[in-house]
Amino acid sequence: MDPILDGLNEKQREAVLAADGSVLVLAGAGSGKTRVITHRFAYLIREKNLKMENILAVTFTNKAAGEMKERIARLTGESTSRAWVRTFHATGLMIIRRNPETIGYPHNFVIYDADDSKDIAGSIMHDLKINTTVYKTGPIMHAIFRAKDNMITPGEYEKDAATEIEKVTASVYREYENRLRENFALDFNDLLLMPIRIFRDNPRLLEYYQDLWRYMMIDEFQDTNIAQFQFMKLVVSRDRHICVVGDDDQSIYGWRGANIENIYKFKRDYSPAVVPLEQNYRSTQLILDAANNVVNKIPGRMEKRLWTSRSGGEKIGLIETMRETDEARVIAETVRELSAKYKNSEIAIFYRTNSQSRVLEEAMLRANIPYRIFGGQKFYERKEIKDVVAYIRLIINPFDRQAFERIVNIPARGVGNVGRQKMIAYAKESGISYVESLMKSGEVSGIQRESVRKLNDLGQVLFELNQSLEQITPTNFVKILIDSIEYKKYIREFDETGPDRWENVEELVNSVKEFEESGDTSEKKTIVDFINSITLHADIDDLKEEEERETVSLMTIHNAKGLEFPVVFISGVNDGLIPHSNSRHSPEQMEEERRLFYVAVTRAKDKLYMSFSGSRLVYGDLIPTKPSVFLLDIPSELYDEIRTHSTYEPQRRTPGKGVGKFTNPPAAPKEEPAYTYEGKVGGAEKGSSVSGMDELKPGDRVRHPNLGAGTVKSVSAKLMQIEFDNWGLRAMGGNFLSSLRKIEAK
DNA sequence: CGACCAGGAAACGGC
DNA sequence: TTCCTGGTCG
Repeated sequence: MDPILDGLNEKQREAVLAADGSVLVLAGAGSGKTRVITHRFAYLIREKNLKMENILAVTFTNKAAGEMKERIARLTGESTSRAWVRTFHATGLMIIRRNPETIGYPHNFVIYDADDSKDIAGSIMHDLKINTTVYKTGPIMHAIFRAKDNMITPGEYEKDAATEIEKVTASVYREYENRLRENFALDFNDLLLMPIRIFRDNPRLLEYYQDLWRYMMIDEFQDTNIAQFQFMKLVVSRDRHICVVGDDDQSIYGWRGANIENIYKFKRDYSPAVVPLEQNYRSTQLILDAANNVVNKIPGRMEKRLWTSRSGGEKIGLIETMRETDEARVIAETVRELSAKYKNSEIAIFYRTNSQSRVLEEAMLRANIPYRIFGGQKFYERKEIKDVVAYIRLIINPFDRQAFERIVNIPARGVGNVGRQKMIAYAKESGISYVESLMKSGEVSGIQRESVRKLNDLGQVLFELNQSLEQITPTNFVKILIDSIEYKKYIREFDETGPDRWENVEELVNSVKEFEESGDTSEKKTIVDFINSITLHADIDDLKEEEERETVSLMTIHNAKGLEFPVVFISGVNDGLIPHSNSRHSPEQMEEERRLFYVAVTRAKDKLYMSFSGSRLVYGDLIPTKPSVFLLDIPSELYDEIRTHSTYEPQRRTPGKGVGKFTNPPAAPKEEPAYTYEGKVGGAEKGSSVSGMDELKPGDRVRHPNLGAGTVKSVSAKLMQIEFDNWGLRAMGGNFLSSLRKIEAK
């Protein structure tokens, strides 16, 4: 009896036994890759006589890391507290924290999240007098992040900048890097870039880590970026004991700088032993068939064919409605019906964009179904939380300009934009920290006497808290801070949301306490540790295996990566959402959309529902929409009876708001389907009418009054795909039939 | 300075 | 629909 090797299938065992050298595990969805990684980890410990810290295992989320550690502990019977099982970012942070002097940073550096970075960009653009109505901080930061993902320096970026926007971005990028350094701050990318620099500049340190990490494993390799590849390359350059696990079909983070090429490049450059895992332990065969049909349209992918011993399976439930509100309600009703068979926690509802969650949320509320939303407005992005966190940051690092700017007038101390800039200039000229500048605000011209008093007091408070950073427990630290700045009074009276906001602050204090008492309590934790932990925190990390409250999970498809649920609803399976309209003009992005849909489908274990709506509210306008083209790639026999719900009593609306109006009113249902098409191609309507889908087969020529002539490409029970001569491929539902005519072939 | 309002832009996904 | 910015006024 060998707990490490028994119970693995042949391929899984092969991956585990391939201990030395380079290994590429092509792990299809649900093929037990976590199992492979954890068992391989345990196997290496045992067979290679390694200690926990001798293997570096990189995961995609903190949640995955936690689960793996737990399973490794169970397998080996040893504590994993010293094991390096972490995300790339957390690994990088660890290296920097141990050696901050090598990059000229003090030990109390801070980490900025994407929001902070955007704030800095705004501040820089103000300083550089860049017109912020023409150039937006969002796209500029996006470009800078992509540059950093690809390890392009400001200098290189500037050199290649051709267009005006690129030149502007180059100047912001340069200043952005300066600003980070001035603030002793690092952004997410730096958590990878700095370790790379540290390793390159300090061969001894690299050697130290190569001695430490004799073996390396990387999960979700298809979603790594160039910097991460570089990091790996350095770490394994000596012994080349590297095992990467990935699935090119599940690469969905190209927009975040992930480079699907990495997995192909690894195969080329490292000549690894390739182990494909194709047996799926999650879904029914029917769900896999649907998934395979979606993804096998992508050219150049590594050919895989998922299979399972769970033959058959329930068909895919299709839900079609006229309105999003109906769609959400039918989903809620279906969830209710399912409660006889499934717990709420076994059910998930996915959507493409966060904005779709609101309607779903309202439907769940109305149906009295407990739910939990992941993502969206995140806890740590709330104003009240960011305020308190900014205070803590400024105390930790009194040179943090971003934090100072945020809190100097919260609560109001009579310092506006002008006074704020003066204080920053004063601090910079005198070479003192912002906390010191508070205490000397009397010397800054133009600050009101009353303000000076308040700022002096504030400086005193922050200074004293800084002195006691290491002494006070994190919980007491936060409590004292909130007390001394009278934040409760301020936030409760902020506006009508004040009381809720105060509750969030209390929640923050609770999570500090939880942090303090979690994990290894023998190690003394400080508030600095807490701040670092929340910066790398992902919403999905909070999803517990046994959520005490029995809640349905609502999340984006991106958030669903790596998860599984017995019942999955994919909502908003509409053209423009999935595939998203912003991807329409890029073949690469369209492929990523397809993979995203594939990821959604493969999350389901037993039962899958897909829903789409004939119209959607976009910025308050009711817009007619078509079903997603992806639906047509799934053979019709895999779909269950379609559930159409189009006539419902009008929703009660808040007075004065009115009911949404079609901006392009659809014609009467008889002539026009719920899905209307732009375009006006005339043409006589000759030919024979079509009354049922079964009258059409691929190759048939048809004519539509608006779209003209076209060729039928595929027909399923509910949907058909027609290639129009002038308008290209279109997907349409059954209610199109009445307007179609069968015509003679050309 | 800061409260308030109007007008315009916007939200694809997130460590 | 919601969010943000820029302008005005007390």
